[in-house]
Parts: sequence; C-alpha cells; structure tokens
Amino acid sequence: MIDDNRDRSLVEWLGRTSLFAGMAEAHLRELSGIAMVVSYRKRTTIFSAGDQGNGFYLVKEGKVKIYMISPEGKEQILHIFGSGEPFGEVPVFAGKSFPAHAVALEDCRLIFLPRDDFVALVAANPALALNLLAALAARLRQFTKMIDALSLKEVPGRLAAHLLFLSEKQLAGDNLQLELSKTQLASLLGTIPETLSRMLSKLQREGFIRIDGAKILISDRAGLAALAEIGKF
Amino acid sequence: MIDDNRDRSLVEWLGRTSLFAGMAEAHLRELSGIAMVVSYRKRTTIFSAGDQGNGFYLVKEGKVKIYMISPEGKEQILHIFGSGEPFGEVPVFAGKSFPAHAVALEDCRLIFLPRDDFVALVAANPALALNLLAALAARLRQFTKMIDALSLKEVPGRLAAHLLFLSEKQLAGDNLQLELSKTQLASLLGTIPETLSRMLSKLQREGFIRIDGAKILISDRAGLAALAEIGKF
DNA sequence: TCAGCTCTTTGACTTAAGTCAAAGCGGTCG
DNA sequence: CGACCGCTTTGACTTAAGTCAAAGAGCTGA
Repeated sequence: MIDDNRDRSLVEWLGRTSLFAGMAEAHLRELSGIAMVVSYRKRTTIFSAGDQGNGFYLVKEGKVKIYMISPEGKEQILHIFGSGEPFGEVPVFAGKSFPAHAVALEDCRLIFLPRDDFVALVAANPALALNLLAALAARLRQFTKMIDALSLKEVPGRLAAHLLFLSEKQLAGDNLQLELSKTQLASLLGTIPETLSRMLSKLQREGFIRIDGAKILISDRAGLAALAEIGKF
Repeated sequence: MIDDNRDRSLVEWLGRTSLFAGMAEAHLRELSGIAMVVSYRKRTTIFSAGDQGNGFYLVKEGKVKIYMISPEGKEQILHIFGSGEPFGEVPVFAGKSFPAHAVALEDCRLIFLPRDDFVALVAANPALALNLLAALAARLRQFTKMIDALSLKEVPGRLAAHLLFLSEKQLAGDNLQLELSKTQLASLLGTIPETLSRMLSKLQREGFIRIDGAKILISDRAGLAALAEIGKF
C-alpha cells in the first residue's frame, strides 16, 4: 500500500526517527520510495516466530508487542515498541526467520521496509549502517539486562527495577503510571499476574510504594533502588 | 603491542574470520594496521561491567567467558567465545560501558581494535558494516533463545536443548563431549551445579542419555527433543 | 606418593514462585 | 440499566529449584 500523497511528510518523519537521523535528504527520499505503509488492527498478528522475514518494520502509530509463548501458553514479552522504533530486523541481517512473535497492541500504522532494497541502501550509506549498529547494540544491552534480571534477581527485584525505569522514563518525579495492564507487566517481568499482584502489595506493605490502580507513587526511592540492586528482600 | 613481523599472516587470518570475510585486501591491511595483539593469562579479567569500552576484541587463540554476577555471587554466563569470534562490540556502537564481564578461560591471544579507527573503517566499508550487522543480529537471536529458555523452560528442558545443540555442533552422531566443567555449564544454563548434577542423573535414569564423566551418549534423541521442546518433564 | 586443591555428587531441608479456585471490580455493549 | 467479560486480587496448596552440609573423585604439584 504505497501512498504517494504522503511522500513529503513521510520523508520528514523518517528523518526524525533515531534510525534515520542524520541521513541526507536524497537518501531519505530513496528510503521513502521503498517504504510501504501498512495498517494492523489491535490484536492482529504482524508476524510469528519461524516466519520468513522479507523486511522489517518501523512503528508510525500505535504499539507493538514482541513476545514468545511456551507450549503451555505462558507468555514472555521481549519488547513493547512505540512510535519511531524499528522491529523485526534480525532476519534481515542474520538471515533465517523471526525468533519471536509480533502483535499489534493497538491499531497500528507501520512502515515496512523490504529487505533487498533496504540492504542496498545500507551498503551505500555509512551513516545509516552506523545508526543500525547502534540500534542493535542498544538492544543487545537491553537483553543483557533482561537475562541478568531473569537469572539473578527475584521477582521483587525485577519489579523494583522496572518501577525505577518507568519513573526515570516518565520524568514525573515520584509519580508514575503503569503503561501496560498488570497481566502484561507480569509477562514482561517473566512472572504471572498473581505473583505480580502479591509483590506489588508487598512493596506497598513495606512502605516502598503507594498503589492507586495503575498509578504508583514511589515513597522510598533509595529502598527501591537497593531492592533492585540486590535482587531480593 | 603491535607486532609488525606478523602483519602478513595477521591480514590473512583476519580475512578468514566471519566478521571480515569478503573485505578487500586493502581494507584488511588498514585493519591490521589498527589492530593490536594482546595476551591474557588464564583467569585474567579482560574487562568488567561498567568499564568504558574504547574498542572491541577478536579471539585469536584461547577462550573467553562473558558473564554477569549477582551481589550474592551467583554467576550467569552469557557467552563462551573461541577463535575468530568478536566480543565487546556493544559499547563501540551503542556508547556507554560494557554491560558484562569478560575473563580469559585459557591463556589467550586477542586482537584489540580501537574504537575510533574502527568506526572510520566501518563507515568506509559497506561489506564490513553488513558483516557486523549480521553478527549483532545473530547474537540478538541467541539472546532471544536464552530469554525463552530462562523464562519459559525448566532446567531439564534447558539442559536437553543444550545437549542437542552440542551434539549438532560437534557432528559426532549421538556422542558428545561437554566443553565446560559442569559448574560452568550450570552457570551457562542459569542454574547451580547441584541442580545440574541431579538433572543429568535424572535424564540418565529416564533413559535419555548415558553419562561417562564429560562424555555423554544420547540414547533417546526424540525424547530429548520433546523435552527440549516442552521445557519440562 | 601423598597433601591439598577444586569439582562433583548426594541427602535433607527451605523457599520463591507457580497452580488452582473463587471472589471482587470495572467497564461496556446491547 | 444490568448482564457479561476480562482483569485483578486473595487464599490454600504444590512444586521446582535453591541452600547447606558432607562425602567422594580427580588432578596437580611439591
């Protein structure tokens, strides 16, 4: 679904994403030439683990969840991607298929960049290559933290770390807002809703936080930081 | 420690690594011009999490372990790298510091590539950039599997998957050889030696494998595959 | 060769977190 | 408005895996 009317604004938008920041106008035009804008309804599958990847995506509007599922149905969320973020690049550069599933968490508008055209563009454009390397390296760093958390920290530690991360990201002092349902947050933290619920109560009982639905107030930041650090009570 | 006498053979060796395969001779020469050969004794720290990364490494000889440690001392191994494999690239491209620790598992000879020189080379060399992208994407895929295993599979499932992986890698039919001490293997699988020992016995008792020290014979490949798939007994 | 390591195994026990079940709480859509 | 459906919470129970302790096994080097 190529939409010629929007080429101009698409070029501008692409230039503002971290992936394509700093690219010459001419290259951005080429890029927009190969880009396809596609839409997905909430809860629609974008791709599944094992699918062949013929290109990758950039979130224009909406939110996308990348996740894995065990045969018994337990879900582990790897990422939640929002506007401006790329996903699905692994098969483009490493070959093979997608290692995880992608689903639209909300109605989405995505930019799809077909593999071959895109690789040609990367080969001709060092700045783009370096931006991509930075993006993948940042994601490796994030996965490293996730492995660290899953393997070396208990649930309260992971939760504390996540709350501190959110508070930093939202720049709202000690107030923060959960951006996912508690069920989804549990899945992101590698646990289940019941356990998450108990741990949130526990953190409140011990005076670290104050819970009001999806709003949380950090009342003992230092304590929370200590908990995130050592990984357990 | 630049060793001019070895420039010729170094160029040839670099050209045979997957990272630099397919690069023009001229570029390989440039590369070897910025490369420093450094040696580390067994058990020596190469870098620690949090250290500034001024470049990255390529294993020439020996084995390197990349790992994290919890405050209580539990270790989680992320990778074991051998000859020809690069490590420590994350801070080169994503900025910031190393996310994990690196130690020499054996006496090692490493190639160190300083950041700035190397980035310039990447910018001038699309083939190199694409090789690097492939390497980082492959590592992301591997981490995805690791997160899947840690979060969605129990220890026997992870162990079964690892044994099948080893058997495939070693191309020795149903015979395989553990390449790490069982303590280190436990740390790679996200568990502890006692648990690993019990699970190996259990797999043997149930007829999946036959253990003889570090040699293991797969006696029920299909069963092991099923176990690796569903993740638990 | 044997003293002193580290690695591995086994046993008894503890514990974090998952399972199962049920009740409460909201929204929202006929 | 009210019935339904999904999300959340709570309680009782189970279980996988970690902890602690001790004994064996295997190497290594004096």
